Amino acid sequence: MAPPEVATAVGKSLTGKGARTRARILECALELFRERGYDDTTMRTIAERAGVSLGNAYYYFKSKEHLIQGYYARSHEEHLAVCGPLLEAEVDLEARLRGVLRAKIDTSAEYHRFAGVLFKTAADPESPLSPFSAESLPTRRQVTALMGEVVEGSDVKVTEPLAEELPHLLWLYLMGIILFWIHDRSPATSQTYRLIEHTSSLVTRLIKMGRHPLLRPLTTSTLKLLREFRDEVKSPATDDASTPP
Amino acid sequence: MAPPEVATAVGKSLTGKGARTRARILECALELFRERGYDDTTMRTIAERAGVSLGNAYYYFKSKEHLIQGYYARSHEEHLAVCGPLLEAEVDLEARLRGVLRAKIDTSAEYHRFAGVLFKTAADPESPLSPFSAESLPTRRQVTALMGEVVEGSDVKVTEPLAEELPHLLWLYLMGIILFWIHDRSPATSQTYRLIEHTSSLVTRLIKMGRHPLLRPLTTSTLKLLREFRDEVKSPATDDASTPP
DNA sequence: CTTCTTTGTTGAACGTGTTCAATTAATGGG
DNA sequence: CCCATTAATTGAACACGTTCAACAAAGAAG
Repeated sequence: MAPPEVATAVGKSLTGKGARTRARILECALELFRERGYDDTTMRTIAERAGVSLGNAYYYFKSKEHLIQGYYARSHEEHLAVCGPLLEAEVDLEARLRGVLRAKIDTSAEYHRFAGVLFKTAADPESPLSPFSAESLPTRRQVTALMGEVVEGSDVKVTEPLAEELPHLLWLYLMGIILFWIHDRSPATSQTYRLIEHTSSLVTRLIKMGRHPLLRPLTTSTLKLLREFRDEVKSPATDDASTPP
Repeated sequence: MAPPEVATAVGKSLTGKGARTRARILECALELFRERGYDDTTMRTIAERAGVSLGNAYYYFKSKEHLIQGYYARSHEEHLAVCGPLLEAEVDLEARLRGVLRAKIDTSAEYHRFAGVLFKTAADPESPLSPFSAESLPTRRQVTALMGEVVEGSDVKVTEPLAEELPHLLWLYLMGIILFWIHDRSPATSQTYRLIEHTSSLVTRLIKMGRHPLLRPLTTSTLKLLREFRDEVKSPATDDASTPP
């Protein structure tokens, strides 16, 4: 099988020159996004800075929105890289959870400025950038796995019915934090960090209480609900993934 | 004080002719949105069907997105109208909650097709259409009040620390349901109705358990958190509300 | 009625995302 | 080396959202 090369707008794989051009375009785009935000960055400007023609930018990126996917991929990798050592050094569940959440915000800080537009496009269920879309399933899986590691590598033992769903719940929790972060206008998004502080404690306590007999019926219903609905929101079409000529 | 007339794009009030033109434009816009969706509806088409010039449409609506606010207002009124009789006839908390949620989905059904774009623009924190924005505060307050009525008019007595925050929590719950609905691709969004069925039961049980001594510390922390953060996400600027010449 | 101000309306123009037929490099087989 | 096929690249064109200077209609003031 071929090495996992980046895909072009037309669905072909790239090696050598093409890949370099593509990377250059993405680089300039993200640079400009940071400098002046998403809306004030023109495809023409991106092309110009990258030293290519306008049409050429569209050869590598199907649309302006698709440039955002480049950001996602990068941010995600960075997050994983930071979390690795963190999860090796810590066993306390709350600390692990807090660390992973903080890391996500830390690595995204530079892009907080255009996070709004980012989320805006991500919110559209038709968009391949939606966190629920089929196209972002691989990334979602990785993050869910990361959350699983957060729990499993900790000193808290989680029994089976919860254990299966918990990673998905924590993924959802992370999404909520990001949603808050996007709307956070406090200096250096300090409110988000405070929110992480408080909620991670709360969530940890909830997890530890999960086994309590009094909560049993509630926990059971909730888990049943999750299992049932988790995969119902599967993306509908994404029919334009490959464009047969 | 003047009667609460609709506002134009330039912030003036309207009476008579202007109001009629504005209403006609909105009418045609929503009609077209239903017919062919948001993206495939052109401002030029809207203007044409409404029998006005392109520029004139922009005299009454600052942007294409602002037409969506017209939809919001209408949908919201409809929801309130349906909920009124419903809340008078029912005292069971779960039934009341379920009814209000169902009503929201029912009244929105016609627009499910372009709900994605709708949510997309709403998700942008800079947008005045964001449910968290200052511009939608009045509507949010009304829905929160509605949720308060759901609880207060029921046969379940909720004591004070929870009572204050519960309406806001239920508002958030409604937002979650809407988010699911937007992504729901099942026929007639039946999955959303099932989700309402299940979660309303779950939420009701949670409310009833709120007072239990075992959960006390958790409830307290959660409520403290909510009080602290609820109004932190206050919209930042909305500086372009009035355009001083 | 005339004049001034406010309100309503127009059509042309601009900028931007996107598409596409055409053109030039790169690659590989004979 | 030449040719054919694919990969890259171009620039012009299109459609749409949005802006704006200008104009018309409607009231208000004298």
